[in-house]
Parts: sequence; C-alpha cells; structure tokens
Amino acid sequence: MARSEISTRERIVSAASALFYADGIRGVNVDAVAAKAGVTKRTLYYHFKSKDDLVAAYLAGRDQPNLALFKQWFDEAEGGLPAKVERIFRNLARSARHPKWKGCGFLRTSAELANMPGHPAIRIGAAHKKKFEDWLRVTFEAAGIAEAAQLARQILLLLDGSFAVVLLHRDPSYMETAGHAAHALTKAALPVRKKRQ
Amino acid sequence: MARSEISTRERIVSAASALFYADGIRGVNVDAVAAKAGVTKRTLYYHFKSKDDLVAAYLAGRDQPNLALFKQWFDEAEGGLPAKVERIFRNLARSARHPKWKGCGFLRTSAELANMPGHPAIRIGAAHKKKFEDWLRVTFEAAGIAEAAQLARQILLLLDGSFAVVLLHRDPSYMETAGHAAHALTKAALPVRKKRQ
DNA sequence: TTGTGTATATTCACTGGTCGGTATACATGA
DNA sequence: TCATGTATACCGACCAGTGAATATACACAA
Repeated sequence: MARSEISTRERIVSAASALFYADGIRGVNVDAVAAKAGVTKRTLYYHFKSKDDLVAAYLAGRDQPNLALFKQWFDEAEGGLPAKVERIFRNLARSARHPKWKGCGFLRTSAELANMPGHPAIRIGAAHKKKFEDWLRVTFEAAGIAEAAQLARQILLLLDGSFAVVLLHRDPSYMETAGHAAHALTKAALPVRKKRQ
Repeated sequence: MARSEISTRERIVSAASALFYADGIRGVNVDAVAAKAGVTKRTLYYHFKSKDDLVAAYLAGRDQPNLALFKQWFDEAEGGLPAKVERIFRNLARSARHPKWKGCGFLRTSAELANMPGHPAIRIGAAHKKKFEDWLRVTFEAAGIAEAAQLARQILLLLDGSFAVVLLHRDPSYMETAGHAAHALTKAALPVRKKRQ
C-alpha cells in the first residue's frame, strides 16, 4: 500500500467516478480512466480485476455520500415533516441546474446495464435505493404515520421520477412539482393533530 | 420501392427496435441489426445514414403505439377519473412482469446518451413524454380540475419513477404503489361534488 | 417490341480505428 | 527473496462506416 495522502486505488476510483457519471459506462474506456488517474492501464488492472469491478467500485463509492446528503438536507430543513421532505426535492432541483448534472448515477447505470440482471452495479444501485426508502420509512414511522411503508415508496417514486424526467427535459422545475406532490402525500398521511400544522 | 408486404426499411427498424430495447444502444452493433433484419450492413446504410439515425427511427416508431396503448387502457377502464388513471399503472405492472420487459425505451436511451444533449433520440423521447403529459393535462382540464397542469406533471413523475424503480428492483409492485399515489392525487384535485365518489 | 438511360436497392469485401485485457519485465521495501 | 506495485508494449476481437460493383424496375424513344 502506498503511503501517499490518497492511494492509487482511490485516485482510480475517483477518476472512474467522474468519467462514468459524465459519459456512461460503455461511453468510457479503461484507457481514459487510467489516463485521468495518472496511472497506466496495467496498474489499474492490478487494483481492479475488470472494468465491471471498477464500475461496482464507482457506485459503491457514491452510496454513503449520497445518502448522507439527503439526510442532511432533510435535517437542516425547518418546518413540519411535509416541508422537510419537500426540501430534499428543492435542494435536488438546485443541484440539477449545474451544467454537469446528469441525473442519478445509480439509475443511469441500471438503465444502461439492464440486459445484465445480475451485474454487481445493479445490486449496489438497488441496495442504495433500498437504504433510502428504509430511512424514509423509519422516519415516517417515528412521526406516527400508519402507512409509512407505502408513503416511503411513493416518495421514492417521485424522486426517481424526477431524476428521469429532468434528465430528459433538462427542466429542473419538475423536481419542484415532485416536491409539491411529496408534500401533499406526506401531509395527507400524517395523523391529524390540530387545524394549523 | 419493393412491393413486398413489409419493406426492407421496416424490417430493419423492427430488428433495431427489438435489439436496442433489449440490450441498449451501445450494447448493440450495427452488424447484429443487419443480421436480424436479414440484410447486409451496406443495405442498412443505404436506408439510414448512421447508427444514430437508426436509433432515432427506433424511438420514432415507438412514439405513437406507446401513447395509443396508454390511452386505450385509460378509456377502457371503468369508474371515475382517479380509477381510470390508476388503471394505467395496473396495466403497466402487468407488462412489467414479462421477462423481456426492460423499462421505458425512451428513458433508458436518454439515460444512456445523457452526454449527447442534442441527440435526435433525446429530442424524440422528450417530445413523446410531452405528448403524454399534454394528453393528461387536457383530460384533467375536461374534468374540471383547476390545477390540471400540475397534476399531469405529478402523474408523469410517478409513471417515469415507476419505470426507473421497477427496472432497478425488478419488483412491479412499485407500479401499483405509484397507481395508489396517482389515484390519491387525482382524487384530491377533483372538484368536490358529493360525499361518495 | 426492343433497346437504352436512370434511379432505386442490394451485395461482398474491406478499412481504419477502438477496446478490454494481458505478457513480460522491472523496481522497491520488508 | 518474496510480495507489492508500476511501466512498456502488445493482442485479438470488435465495430462504425465505405468503395466498387451489381441487380432490379421503370420511363421513353426507335
């Protein structure tokens, strides 16, 4: 193991991440990843046994940071539960306005590799979405929502719908629409307490 | 012009459609399309000036039939507007159970070609989704829904979210969840008439 | 009817280039 | 001396697109 600040392996994953996200899996060749990481291809193949292995590392490296960001957005939002949920969508809309934004890497990878059902990248993507859905469900349960599981799935559907639609239309306002819907569904599922929030 | 039942060009598009949908754009090579269509590659290039041109033809050929199917499902459903909307999702869930189902071809293509913003295929996909959204909006306006445009967008988000999530998890029950959400949002947007539906 | 020109449609063989992955050798530190 | 890690050079398969020739169908003049 090299003792440098960031390991060779990390630099390779980082380069792969940027390229795969920008141009898709099949749109990026291994030489390009090696070049961007500043290593030769042989070195890359020392650390990863195949391109597929590298793809898996790319998504695995995005799992935790992505979830953390959503949770952070939720936590720092003010207002009731519906407002906190909606805030995730509003922040996402802001991200989507950056020119380099290209939707959800997990979703795009699973779409591209849809003909390889058992591909590690797809399993990692599915696990990622499951974690997000579970976090939503637990949060909703804690708020006393009876149909917490169903609501969590609905929010997930709106979120992933946003990724798909905004990627296609390049119009982030769809994310705010999804946020409204998420707000409405959450509010309707909330147990009644008093008239005003 | 050949006088056969189906033209060579149609056979090529049909072959391309099956292959591109199954394996993705970059996962299919032009030789495979030519072979499946029973023509030489040179013939294919007589009818289409490039692979991208063929991709555009693939999606253009799916536009009208896809929309017609959704409208048919909606029309033949019984019950009120929310039930008719929900029926689309239920029928889609049934389609998604077929082993060859691989999500929405428009969405998957736009995800795969996300690094080519002006690609004809993406414009065709965007136009397709826009048509569907417009049809929903007009339908909702006819039902007297004030926020018809917003509701149409929300339904679209749920629909495309279904495609993405079901493709990833291979669990069509998410489509029924989306149908519930669509039902609830439609019902809430409907102008009040009487207590029981 | 027959010959000729022309646009359409199709084939075989090929090219220039890309890509995932590897054989082999070398360096360095424990 | 042995495990770890890096470099150069290469391979075989694949792949989008093309050159040149040929077949088919039809229009029109002799």
